[in-house]
Amino acid sequence: MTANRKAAGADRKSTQISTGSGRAGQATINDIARLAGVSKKTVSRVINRSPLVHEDTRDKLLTLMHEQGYVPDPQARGLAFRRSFLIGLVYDNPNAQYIVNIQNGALDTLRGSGFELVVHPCDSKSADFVAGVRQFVVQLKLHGVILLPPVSEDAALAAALNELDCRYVRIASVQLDAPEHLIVSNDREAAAEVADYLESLGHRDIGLITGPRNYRSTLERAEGFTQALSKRGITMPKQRIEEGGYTFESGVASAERLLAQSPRPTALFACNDEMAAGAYKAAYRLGLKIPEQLSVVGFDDSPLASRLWPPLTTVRLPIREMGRNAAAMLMADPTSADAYRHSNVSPHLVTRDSCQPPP
Amino acid sequence: MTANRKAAGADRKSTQISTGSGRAGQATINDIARLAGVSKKTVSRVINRSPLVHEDTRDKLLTLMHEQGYVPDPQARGLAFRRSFLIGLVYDNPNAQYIVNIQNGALDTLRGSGFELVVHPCDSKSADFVAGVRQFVVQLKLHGVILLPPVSEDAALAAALNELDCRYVRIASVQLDAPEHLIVSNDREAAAEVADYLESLGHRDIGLITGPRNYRSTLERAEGFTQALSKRGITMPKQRIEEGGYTFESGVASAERLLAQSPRPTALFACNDEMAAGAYKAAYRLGLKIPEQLSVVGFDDSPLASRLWPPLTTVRLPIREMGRNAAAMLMADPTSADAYRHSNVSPHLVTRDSCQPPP
DNA sequence: CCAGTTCAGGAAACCGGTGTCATTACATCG
DNA sequence: CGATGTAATGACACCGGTTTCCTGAACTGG
Repeated sequence: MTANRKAAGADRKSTQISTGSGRAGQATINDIARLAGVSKKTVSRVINRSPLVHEDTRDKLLTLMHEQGYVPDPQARGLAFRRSFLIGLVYDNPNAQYIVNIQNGALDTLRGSGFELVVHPCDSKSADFVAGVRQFVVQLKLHGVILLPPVSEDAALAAALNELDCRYVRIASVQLDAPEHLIVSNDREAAAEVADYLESLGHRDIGLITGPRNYRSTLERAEGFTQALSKRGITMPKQRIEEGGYTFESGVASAERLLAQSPRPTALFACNDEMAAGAYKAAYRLGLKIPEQLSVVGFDDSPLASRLWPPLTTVRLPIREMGRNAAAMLMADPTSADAYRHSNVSPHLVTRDSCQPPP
Repeated sequence: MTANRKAAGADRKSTQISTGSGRAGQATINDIARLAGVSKKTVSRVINRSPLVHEDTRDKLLTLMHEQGYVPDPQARGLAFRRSFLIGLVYDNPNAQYIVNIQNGALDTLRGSGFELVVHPCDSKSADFVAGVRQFVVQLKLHGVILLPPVSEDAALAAALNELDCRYVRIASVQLDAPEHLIVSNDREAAAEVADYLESLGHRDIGLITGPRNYRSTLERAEGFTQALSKRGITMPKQRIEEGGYTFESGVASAERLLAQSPRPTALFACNDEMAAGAYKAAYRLGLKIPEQLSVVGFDDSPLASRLWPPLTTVRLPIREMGRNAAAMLMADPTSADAYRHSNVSPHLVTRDSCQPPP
């Protein structure tokens, strides 16, 4: 079937292995070794940066490898190493922007390193979800995995990965693992910033729309917010807090319940932008003008935030940077301390036009 | 360094290879062969569904493999086959929703097949972009790649992939390759549907905001729209057409120019939802009410469409299905006719609240 | 001057699968 | 009945790297 393509002249040293024009004939370690007149082991040493190679030999080989466009085959290398050069990205997340930002960020770091990113969506509510990820890791002999919320918050999964001796980085809003396994965005602090901002505008009666309980971020955001308020002498009565689901529709429903109360809160803090957009809809329906009659703040700075009218004041998470850092942590020498130097990032408030002093 | 883990009793058949509890000791083809008392070649035949194995032998081996939780190592297999079990997803696209939908769709198909999806963002405007993708394909010995617009429309890239003998599927809005390489969404027809809809509401004077020239989709959408209108006796004057850039900001700018004209168009068709959102903003600024004073239609049915107020009438592309089909086409036997049975999908109009008869 | 070290490098086995070709046992045929 | 064919299987090399272990040569130091 496939054409005979045994490397032609074993006796006559040819200048170039492949025709260069494209066809499969990639040079192998054997070609390089033969061309250089050394054993393949020496080439292997150069590839793996072994110090036990004479400088001249190394230079000669590096030049030759470059000339021939030789790159070691990751599959062969992986087979011998009993691992692969793949990193998994495990997610179960409705937020496309988040996922793509993380993966682009991770690839910022990975580009040129010989490592690649394999994506693995999953359903963290299904019973065999841990088994599925485990299989993924074992089968592909992954170098490591990056976990996005909410799977990043799953203790059983982390335990399984530890047992498998698999490197992993959890992206989360709260400290729930050793720092070398963690990228934390300080959601609590950012939510406090929101509280301070609204209070400084003069709002004393604020409605809060939280996220679903299976996200740790929602607790961080909600607590950070209420605690900052109480520090400033404002307590949130129970009926001013609605549990949403991080979805647009839940935002509409929660906001409608909050805005139906009398007196009405003068401002709303939704724990993500989707729900803030829902609050916009509820306000429109009631004929309330934002920001004149109602101030709204979101969280995430999704593209949506600037598309809404009026543009939404929200909290920006440096997501792409988190992706970059996650990959960097997986690539770093785990014994070195700077493996987790970048594990902490800080979100900040982006002020747009959705807030004003209360009427 | 690593513990001695040579399979212990070669004479005494043990019931289980690994301790099962998790550690690396995955069974190999040799373990299976020894346990079954056959040669590894026979096991290999079973793995590859060779018909040259006795039914009894096959059953015995399949049972054993299942008992041992044995799954062939893709790296070893790939090495021997001179290829891999990876599929690349190449994109250069600002639309996160699109990317994630495609990748989730592709993985719907791939799940359980032993194939995995490797993502590869790139910059289609950079000079060495084709070289980059080429390297990606060659190095990973990809089974195939899925190309998203606008890279799917790059002729040089397709040529390179053909030369490399690499399977690929282009996701595009127009017929620009053999059907086994193509998923086409019939954007032209959908745009015509928009035109018919607006005309039927009574609009005779419509503004059009197109996308950037380096996307084929924009041509399809714009032409489909204007041609359908002219079929109904409406011609679009030049000044009613604005070239946007598929971005929110460009939508704002284009819509502002269109709405500054007098008489003002009674409706706007933006070639994607981002720009339609921009049109909303322009209308708000001018104090125009949607849909009472201005009707707006978008394209894509991005999450944004239903978050806007009023909810945006737009065109839904079955993106996840396209992802599923793309993967299916890469997996199908290329000689079989149904390799491209699913290559054609149809978008359809989603009517919401952003359109009304003109005032 | 010679044993002991260190430095460079090589031979062969190995990672876990596949290809090629040979072998065996039986059925079929002239 | 022997020649031939065919189904089922195995032996062995090979894919492109790595590991383990070994060999020489060039330095030490006594």
